[in-house]
Amino acid sequence: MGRSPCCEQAHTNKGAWTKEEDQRLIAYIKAHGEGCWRSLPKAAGLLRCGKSCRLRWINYLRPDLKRGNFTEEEDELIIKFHELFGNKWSLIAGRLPGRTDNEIKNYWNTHIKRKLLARGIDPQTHRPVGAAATAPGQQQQQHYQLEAQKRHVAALAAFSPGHQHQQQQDHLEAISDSPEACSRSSDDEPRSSATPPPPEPAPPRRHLDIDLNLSISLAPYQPPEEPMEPLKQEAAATLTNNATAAVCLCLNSLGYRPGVECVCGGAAASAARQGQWARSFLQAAPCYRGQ
DNA sequence: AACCTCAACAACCGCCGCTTG
DNA sequence: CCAAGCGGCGGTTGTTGAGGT
Repeated sequence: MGRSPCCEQAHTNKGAWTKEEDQRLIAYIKAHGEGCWRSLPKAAGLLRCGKSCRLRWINYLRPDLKRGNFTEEEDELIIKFHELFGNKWSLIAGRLPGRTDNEIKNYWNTHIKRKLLARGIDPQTHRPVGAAATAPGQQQQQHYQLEAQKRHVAALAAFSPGHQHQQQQDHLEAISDSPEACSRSSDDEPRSSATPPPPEPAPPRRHLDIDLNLSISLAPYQPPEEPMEPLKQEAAATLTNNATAAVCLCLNSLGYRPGVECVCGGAAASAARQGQWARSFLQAAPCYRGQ
């Protein structure tokens, strides 16, 4: 359906922002706060469209942006989160304080993709490259993709209760239960909830927490020549070792708000220093949301 | 010094979901 | 209930600067 452009294209600047424009935007938001992007440009005396202002603020001018190089820890986090969420850059950015979705997206495309390929890992499936060479391999690849989709949907469901992710989960469970149905599964996770659920009755549901815990452990890098452990084994191992670890992803370890203690207590910070922080990032969200 | 290539990243575009009248 | 508006998101493009020839 046709929609009018968000702003008068003829009367707006495009391209790089000038210092003066930045100052105007910063001053306005400092005085009035964020929001109402459509009317902001006019009110702030800017010849920009609201979207452009929002983007500039969120990606560049916001005071809590970290900027600077990504650390190794952040690299590994991004990889893990991408394995979980797929190209949901905003979700990933939401768990990396001080980083924006645009920044992470760019970093993924320019650095991490290459890094994973160098490791022999497909950046999309997070599985060894070339696993689909043979027919059995193809089946294996489909299995990997399906598992990745399940983790993805489970994670989305965990973060967005109330949406129809449960239906998608049920759908994926149904698919995985019938091998011949594997070939029917689409490559892409549906973006909207328009995909109808399968007519067959839903199989027993898997507990979300189990699935999530499995997927988010920072497993040591495995060289490509060693076949990846099946997800369930990795999950079982993670659960055995860390079943009781409710570690907050307290981001002090990432340099975020240095010296500020997380609401979840000191145990989180010490665990973070020991490299366990990524296991329970779910608990971390409240620690920096709404900064 | 001039030119070319490529990486990095800022910004734009178009679509989608939610909200509102 | 429906259509329009708005904010937000992800994909893509454009620009710039560094490094190589």
